[in-house]
Amino acid sequence: MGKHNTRLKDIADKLGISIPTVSRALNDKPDIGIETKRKVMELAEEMHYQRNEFAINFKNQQSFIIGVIIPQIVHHFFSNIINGIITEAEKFGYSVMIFQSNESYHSELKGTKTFRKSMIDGLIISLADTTDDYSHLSSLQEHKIPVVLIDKVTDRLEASKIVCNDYQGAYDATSHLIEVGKRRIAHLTGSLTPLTTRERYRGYCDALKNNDLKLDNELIRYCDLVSGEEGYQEMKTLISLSNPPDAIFCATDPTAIGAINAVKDSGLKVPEDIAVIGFSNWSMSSVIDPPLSSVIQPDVEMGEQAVRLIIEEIENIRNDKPVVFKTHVMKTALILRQSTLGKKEGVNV
Amino acid sequence: MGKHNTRLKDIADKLGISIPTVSRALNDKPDIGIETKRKVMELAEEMHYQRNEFAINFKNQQSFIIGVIIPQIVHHFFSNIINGIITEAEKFGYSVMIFQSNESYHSELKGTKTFRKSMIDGLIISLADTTDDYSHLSSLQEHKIPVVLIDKVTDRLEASKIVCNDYQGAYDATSHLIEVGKRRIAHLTGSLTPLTTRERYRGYCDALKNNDLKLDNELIRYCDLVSGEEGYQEMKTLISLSNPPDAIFCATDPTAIGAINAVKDSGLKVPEDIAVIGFSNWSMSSVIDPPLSSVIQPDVEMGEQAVRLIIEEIENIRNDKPVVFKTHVMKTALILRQSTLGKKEGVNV
DNA sequence: AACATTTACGTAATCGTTTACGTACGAAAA
DNA sequence: TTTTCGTACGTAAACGATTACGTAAATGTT
Repeated sequence: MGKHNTRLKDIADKLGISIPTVSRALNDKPDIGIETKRKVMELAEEMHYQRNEFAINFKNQQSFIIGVIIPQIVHHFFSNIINGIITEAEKFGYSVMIFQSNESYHSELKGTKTFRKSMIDGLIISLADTTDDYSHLSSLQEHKIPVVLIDKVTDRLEASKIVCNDYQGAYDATSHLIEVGKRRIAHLTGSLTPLTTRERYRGYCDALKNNDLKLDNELIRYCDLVSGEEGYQEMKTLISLSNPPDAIFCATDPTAIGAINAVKDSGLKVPEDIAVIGFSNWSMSSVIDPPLSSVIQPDVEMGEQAVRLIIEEIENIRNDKPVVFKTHVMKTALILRQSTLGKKEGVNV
Repeated sequence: MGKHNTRLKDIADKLGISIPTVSRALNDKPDIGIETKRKVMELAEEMHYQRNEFAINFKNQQSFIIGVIIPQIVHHFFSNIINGIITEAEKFGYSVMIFQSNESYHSELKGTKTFRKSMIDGLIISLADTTDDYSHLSSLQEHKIPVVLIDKVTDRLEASKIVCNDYQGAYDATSHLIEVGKRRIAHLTGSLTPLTTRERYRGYCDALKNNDLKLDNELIRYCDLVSGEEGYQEMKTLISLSNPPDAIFCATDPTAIGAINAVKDSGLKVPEDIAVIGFSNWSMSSVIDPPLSSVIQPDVEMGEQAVRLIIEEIENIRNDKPVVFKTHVMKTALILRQSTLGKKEGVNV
């Protein structure tokens, strides 16, 4: 094992030619004799030559790295997004660097700094709930590092965005509950700071309105949307009302599962007494009893699309072309199971 | 917005001093006048100077990037490992790059190539099930890029390793079934190529032996360990035996959930007729009916430990210190729920 | 006053590769 | 034969920062 990795110089010296000739031979550039190319290639192989990408990245000022900041990698939705990002990025020769914000603005800020050190070519970010200053992102943009927002976006930053149609998904979910005959439909929502939550809330309201159902504030409960515990508690509260709901649309699956357990524990039946539908189609939702109807988000596709957008921007910037910000709104779909349909009739729509 | 990012040269020119002086001032080196330092710092701030890490990485031939290859990011276990890796790496100023092998050796190979382009300082890898050639990893080691194996390891590569005690976990799970009074205990296993699967199988066998129970090959079923479907089918087969089991230890949670559904669909009760225990404590396992007993793996801690090991190796190599390979075996724990304990007695042990 | 030391900087080399430009040589064109 | 051109290479500069070494001026020492 040599003291150092093989360099162009080592090959050049051994063949008695110059370094640029070796470089051009290896990169199959014209202006190099066919015989020289052969000799260089062979010796390079023999000496296990590997391009020093540090030098190349340095010269090109390009890393082929895409940074990704998401709140929590362990969430089904986000790990699927990352799955899409990694898969698509690889097709274009980009690597993906991951950072978790844990829903903390402070941590998010730290992530952008770390990424700057790693000289990422672009950033795909799903904002932390607590973030309401975007200067760390616009600063990246000023340094010609494009930023693409995904899922948790803001309209206070000019950038390309990938969202799914939370409004329509919520509207469809609520409409479905109405279609199966429910009339007193509750909603479990969360902090209305994130746009996604607001959109789901809006979809719920509009579905009621368009079906001539009155909005009853008593039926709208707030929680952190994170744990089943909260869903359980809030559902218990709803059940104890003098005029309890006959269905509930929960803004996340975990809370919906909590709600189902609350209904069952109260001696009531899902969906006969209270139908339940969630959002995001967590993997656990298909295995609980009864299986939970939910709204599918095209997570993998969102990740893929984000990569395409950011690479487009990276290359436009590099070629001094104008950058146009685009917003992709991706379709959701209902996945209907027994928690709204009843016995064994689950069908995807 | 200037044509290029501010360089040391820009600062030096503006102050009429040399580039190295600026460099030393910014890095707070001695030999620089206090007044000069102040002026440099101020101007750097004013001109929004940012160190060009491409140049620095190039000079130091170091990226502060740890590459991670895992089979599937969407698996609960692996996304938790990554969680631990990212969190711990950040403490040491390292970034983390992720690649998925999708359990394919070919893809794994591609990942190591991509990572080499990105000049990772070290690699943490959980081997694909199909991998049985390790030259892509030893090649990295020869190029002084340390490799740490995690969870899916091999004894055919000399490297540091992080595993959890699959044998003991399986032994404990099986022993628990015996303790709650079961005697005819089935096992659902998978391909015995991965060491983890083999260890779980061995733990199962030894627990039976040490409790004077006979191993019955009829009760040992093989499947891919991936989907609930397989668990369901195999359980159905077991139930149809002339002498069916009264408990089953499944090598993964998804198959255990399939098994539970098979038991319930056969009109039998869990755990009264057939108790079920899984492995890995998937998030869905706590929400199914009845909640599934399982074996907890210290996923996050495994990731953290892997990072500590690899950074130690990276720094030893950099300082020409001898590298010592270590293997950490981490403890598993039983989490007991109603699928083995019965009504609402679930307790962590 | 002569010398030694310290302070505060500058010069030059370096990391490995790429690329603009220059040039020697042989072949083809005049 | 002279000119022109293409081929196949070499030279030098560049990317941005760091660092070993050199040195002038200021200060201290005897």
